[in-house]
Amino acid sequence: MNAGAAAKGLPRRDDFSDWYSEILWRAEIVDTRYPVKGVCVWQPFGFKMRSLIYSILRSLLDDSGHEEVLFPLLIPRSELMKEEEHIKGFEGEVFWVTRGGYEELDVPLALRPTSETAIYPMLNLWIRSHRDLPIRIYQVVNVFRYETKHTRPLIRVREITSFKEAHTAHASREDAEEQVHVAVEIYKRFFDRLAVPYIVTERPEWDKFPGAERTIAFDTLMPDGRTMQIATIHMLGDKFARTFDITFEDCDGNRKFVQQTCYGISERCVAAVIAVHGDDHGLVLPPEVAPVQVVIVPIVFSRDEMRDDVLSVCSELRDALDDANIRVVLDDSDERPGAKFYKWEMKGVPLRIEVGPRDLKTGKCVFVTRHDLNKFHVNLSTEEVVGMVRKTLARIYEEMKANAWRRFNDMIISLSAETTAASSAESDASDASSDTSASDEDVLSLIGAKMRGGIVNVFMCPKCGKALKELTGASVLGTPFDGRKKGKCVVCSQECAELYVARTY
RNA sequence: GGGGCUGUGGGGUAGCCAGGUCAGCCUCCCAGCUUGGGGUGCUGGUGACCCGAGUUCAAAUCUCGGCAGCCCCA
Repeated sequence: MNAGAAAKGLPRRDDFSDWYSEILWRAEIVDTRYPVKGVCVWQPFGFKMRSLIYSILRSLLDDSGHEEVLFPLLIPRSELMKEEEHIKGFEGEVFWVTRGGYEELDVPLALRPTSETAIYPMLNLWIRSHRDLPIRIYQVVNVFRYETKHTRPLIRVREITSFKEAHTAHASREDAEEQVHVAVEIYKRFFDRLAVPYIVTERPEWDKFPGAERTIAFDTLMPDGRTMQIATIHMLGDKFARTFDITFEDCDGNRKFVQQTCYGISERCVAAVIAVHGDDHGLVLPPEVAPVQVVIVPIVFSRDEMRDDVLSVCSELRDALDDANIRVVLDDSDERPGAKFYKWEMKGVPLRIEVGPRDLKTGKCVFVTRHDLNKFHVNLSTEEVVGMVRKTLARIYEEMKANAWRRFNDMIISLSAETTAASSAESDASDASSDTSASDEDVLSLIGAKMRGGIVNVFMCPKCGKALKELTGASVLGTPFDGRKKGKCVVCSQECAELYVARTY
């Protein structure tokens, strides 16, 4: 056993499924033992992490003209059912409250699966004139979805506990479209702060939010090569406005429907931080969202004459860091140092400071950075330590971000027409030239095989994309949101945009 | 959507096929001693057969149902 050894009993990160469940438990993020399917309990450490992550999101929204609100959990059936396309997308997964006490309710109440139908009837009342626009509101709430597939903590759940949903209304289509771009920029900044890499794509026609004109989504990559959708942004146009009769009087005195957008992020962003950065020792957290940023571990011998000196130096450091608004813990519990190292590594504490008798003699202390487990010495003065902690935390963030993006980009596989043609011809040389439909299938299978390693990026038209989905079980993420590259479909040679495809969560 | 597997102290498990002993082990937790620069060691202690029904003299073990969890395929 040495510093290179993984945490005892923690499955390797390669077994992502086991690693993920185990780490949620061991790092005290959530307790999944609550006896209802698809829900779980946030523990103090996990809740703190969640709060830090969502306070970034809140500040980004607050600073860009959004205001926080809170709408009710219950939605009357009559409102929920108003927008036909919307309800078609959701009705299979709505939880219903049908009884109050001993009595059947006249109007069943839905637990919101999302809040359009709760919020928009109120926008109808709030919006009268163009002076009331734009409206940009958001809330962070729990929403309920009756998932029938297997659930997974923070990733696919029946109670989404941390749904941040923003809703905007605008006087013109251009303003709403501009808001879509603003939302994309806000989300980019958010995931950059979490050091979580992403691609931004426009979802295909068949995978849009029910009722939306366009859906743009962020996806990140899990260690096993599957993608996870971590944010969505929808252009609603005036579809909901027509349903809920949300109109305003413009400066010419004409009544017009508002143009709307909505965009959301759930606790999957917490799962992303855990999955993207974690390693065989446990969590690795970006300093900004780490509930504990620095842990000080005193190396004390019960009968050592320097014991009290060590402890008082540690306390001074703790107080100095605390005064500098750094989240610090002095672990003076009665455990051996090694046990403390493993414990705090599991919890992803970005920086550990060790101080022992040896260090007091040399006038230095030991810094150990969690993301790479490197050690170095720092002069043992409070000013130097505080300064070096700041610098080190900033460096940890930059390195984590760079590493995460490098791993992410390594898992994006670009396929050109030449590669696919060559490989499929090779795999089936005998009849590749004569039978075109067989060779098309070969190309699709090849892409399916490549997807095992991550996201495949290829020129493919929507129609062939759908065929790929049906043949291989692949998901078509979509076309790059800000890309304008055109090429020829690798299957049917029709002119088309790039497509991202992958296996998904 | 379809198929398979599992449920034993707080966590991980043995026992189940072939019904019958005080339900064994590791870990955590509690007490005491010991130890202390990468999971100290010893002694003692608390704590469990998912829920319900059935079969049986007898059920952790067999059957059915419920609830919960996991895996595979689409």
